[in-house]
Amino acid sequence: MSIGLARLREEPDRIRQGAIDKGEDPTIVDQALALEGRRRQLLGDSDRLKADRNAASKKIGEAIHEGAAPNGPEVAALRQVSTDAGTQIEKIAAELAATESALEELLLRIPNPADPDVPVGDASANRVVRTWGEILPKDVPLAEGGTWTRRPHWEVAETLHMFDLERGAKISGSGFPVYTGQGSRLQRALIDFMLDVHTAEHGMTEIWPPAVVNAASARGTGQIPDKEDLMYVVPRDDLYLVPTAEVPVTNLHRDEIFEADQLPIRYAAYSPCFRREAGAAGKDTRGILRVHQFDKVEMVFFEKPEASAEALEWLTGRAEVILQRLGLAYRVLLMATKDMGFVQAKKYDLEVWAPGVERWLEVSSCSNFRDYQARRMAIRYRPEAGAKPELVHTLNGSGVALPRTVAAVLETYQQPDGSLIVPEVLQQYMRTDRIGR
RNA sequence: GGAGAGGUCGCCUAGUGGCCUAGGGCGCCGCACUGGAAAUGCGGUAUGGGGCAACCCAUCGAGGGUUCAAAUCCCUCCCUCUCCGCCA
Repeated sequence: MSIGLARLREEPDRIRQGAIDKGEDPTIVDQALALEGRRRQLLGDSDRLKADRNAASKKIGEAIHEGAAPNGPEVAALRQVSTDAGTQIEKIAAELAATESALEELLLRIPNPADPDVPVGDASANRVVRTWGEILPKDVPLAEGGTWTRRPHWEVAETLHMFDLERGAKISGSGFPVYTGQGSRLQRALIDFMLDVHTAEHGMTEIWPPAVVNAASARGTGQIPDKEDLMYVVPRDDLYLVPTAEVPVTNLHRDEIFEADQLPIRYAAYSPCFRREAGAAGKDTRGILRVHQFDKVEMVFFEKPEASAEALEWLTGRAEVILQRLGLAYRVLLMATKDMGFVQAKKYDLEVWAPGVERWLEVSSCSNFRDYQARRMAIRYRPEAGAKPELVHTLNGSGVALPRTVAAVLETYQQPDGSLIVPEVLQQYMRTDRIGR
């Protein structure tokens, strides 16, 4: 994932400012420009020498064809020219390779500049753009006197036998929840419900991707080398457990060129997600707010550049539809430059309200990468028939992640009598309107 | 896992060291012919990089090697197909 060389040359100021806004080192931009100049110089020298060598070799062929002795003086002289050029090419090639890898290294450290409408600053500059639904209180005064206190999701789940964290730890490790009974069914119901809405109502194409990807795919979406610590790796087979369906689904079209009329391409994909959560030890250890394996429906879009800004708004709205239908209160945050990530141009986070733990829980992150991700994967399209290919814009967003949604459902729909009302849209999938009692 | 066959331009295919600067067919685009179309003819039809440009460089699954010169020869790997074994 990196900034394009053409753009680097054309608008270095914008890229420099983008780096500053994201809290990255802007001097890298100038170092990269210098190396790029050197690269082009070396490439020119090298290409000229290669042209000489090719011409000499060709002449040898022609001379022999016309009857010259293959070991005669004429051929020997030409052979010398070719050999000499080859020697010089190798010398340049060494410096060129070093220059290119140094340049590549620098480019990887230049962030994707944020869109102009993104607030500049750290997390404190994040903007709540809208809030939906009723923010339920933890403590509810009862008509008959006294107070009912909403319990955290792990207590609700324990009473209703919906998941079993202890046994999950026994068979796999902590952070690998076992869903049981109606808890298991709720997983299926949520996945089914979300995919049904995204395909039947939102027109997306459903994808059921592999749960492991090869190194090329992990590299394509930038999981390696940057985030290798976050992934489960299968070294024997050089495979990686997917941390999100974004990885396999975006890579579907790696090294492909679309015709303009094929875009946009919009996918909805269910996959299990595996995350080592290295460095997160001690955070959210109770319940299922932070786990190593979870399930998620992800939306992945390939768009024409001019359509991507609007597509992000629509994408975010499609994730909101899921939360609205589930009747969960949520808010939408527009992430500020230093809090949005290195590769995103604009990002919204969706957070649901969990009244039992009295917290906003992130269940979706919707991003426009513009051409930054497409560049590394060489995903392009032809604006018009016969035109030169241009990079597409890629976007993705959760629609939505299950565990925290489950937590919010349990905490929102729990009843004073200990039972759980099933959200209306899930009743047909759950085949019941109530769990417990 | 074992044995064999194969991976060339959007698709099919030719090509076993040097006019391959990769040929032909199909498809597609343009032009001509036509009242319009079909058929036919002519031309064009990959990607990346460099150059004001003419043009040059790289890429024949990937990576190495041999050679003045590699689609072609050698090595390693990947993938596809067929058969056998195993298997939900």
